[in-house]
Amino acid sequence: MSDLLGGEARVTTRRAQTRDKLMTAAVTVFADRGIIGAPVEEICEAAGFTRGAFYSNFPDKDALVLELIRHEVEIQYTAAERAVEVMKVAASAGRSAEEMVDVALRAFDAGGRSGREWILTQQELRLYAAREPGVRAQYLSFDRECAKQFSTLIADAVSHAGREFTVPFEDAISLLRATHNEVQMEALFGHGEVDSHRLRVLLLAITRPATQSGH
Amino acid sequence: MSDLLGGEARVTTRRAQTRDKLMTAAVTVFADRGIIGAPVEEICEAAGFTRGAFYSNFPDKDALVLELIRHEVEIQYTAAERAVEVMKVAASAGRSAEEMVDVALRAFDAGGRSGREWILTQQELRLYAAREPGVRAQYLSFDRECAKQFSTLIADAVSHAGREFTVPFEDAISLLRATHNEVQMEALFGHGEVDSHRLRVLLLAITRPATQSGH
DNA sequence: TGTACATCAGTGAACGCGCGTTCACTGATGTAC
DNA sequence: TGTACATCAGTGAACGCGCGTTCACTGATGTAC
Repeated sequence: MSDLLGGEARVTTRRAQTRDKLMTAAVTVFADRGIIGAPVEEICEAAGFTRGAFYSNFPDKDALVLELIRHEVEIQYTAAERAVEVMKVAASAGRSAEEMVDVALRAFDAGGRSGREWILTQQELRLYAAREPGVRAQYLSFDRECAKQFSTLIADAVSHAGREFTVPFEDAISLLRATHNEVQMEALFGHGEVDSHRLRVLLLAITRPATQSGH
Repeated sequence: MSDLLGGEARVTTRRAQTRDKLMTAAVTVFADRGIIGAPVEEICEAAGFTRGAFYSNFPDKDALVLELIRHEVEIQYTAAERAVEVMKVAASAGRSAEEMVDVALRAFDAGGRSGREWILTQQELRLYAAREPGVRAQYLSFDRECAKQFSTLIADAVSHAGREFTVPFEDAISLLRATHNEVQMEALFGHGEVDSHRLRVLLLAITRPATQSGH
């Protein structure tokens, strides 16, 4: 109970928890003040630490941003997986195409980060990456990963719903991503929740009932 | 030549020019460093002034941001007007629907601000407005104005192209705005220019040839 | 099991710089007579 | 038209604060014997 699991693991666990708290707090502060405008001290305070703890865990502020991006990939990944599962259940329950799409998107948003804080922070990260060359590469790989997850999710949803795209797949994904993004931004300025209405309209507009045989 | 036009006008002109230079410079610096991260000094330097000039023209940094948003409305407005005109010319020259849409969108982007700097700054402004309550109202009215212009432009383009929407107009506009935005963002990360391919795909997907009689 | 030592995570004071904002001033532009 | 004065736009030095980063230290956790 000492060396293998005890020793290293226990310490590692503490560190990991601290890092986690700092990252979670960072999201809140980033959303509130912007990445550049977010003081390290405020992040630490929100996480219940002092600044020293921050620099004991991250070489500098940029490193935290990078880590945050990396971390986000995992969350989106599991969210997409869950959404696919939920949708398959809906499919075997004989739901309609609209319902399935709705269920899948809802699960995706619920599993991922669809709160105001996360929408803001994701937009912040995107702009930050567009500006800082050092963060750009990391962000792009994050972005590609998300796109891949999203593609899989949508492709599965559409085929399980017995429909097919009327536009090239790549375009379809881009349009859906664009709309997903817009809907999130609208939620920021409106008072309400993320609403999947527009996504449904779009999906129905760019798909049709599949030709039965699969060719 | 002294009092009416001379006196006041000449002074006013100088001030206006200074403000204009500062605002133009601000866009560059905002794009490079972010709104919060942009030092007033750098803006002044880029405009060829010292910091005192800035505070002689704006009460503070936020005032510049507000003014920038206000200013942007005019530019988008004239860009939309020009795009409509260009498109009408194309229409009377008997162009195809695709060509007309293409021409109109191209004119819109050319007249507005489609360079990397402006795309970045517009995104910055949006996030800044989402965060700062004092800027929010101003931004929303800007946004509504843009949306209105954009709506008019698209409605005209579609009807002149002899097509009609297959989805509710409001949804159509939202989808187009979303896609326009996404295309701009893709241009930021890709190496290339803003490409209207996706917008054309979308437009064709959500419109059909109009019923002749107009009912 | 107990004591002495080593390591490690987080503390908090201190440093120093960058930046927003102020202000007394200067040179240019305009006005009165 | 010329001279004396007034106003106005922009200058640049100075102030002071907020924040990123460092570092000597402390208390907690783990290790050796």
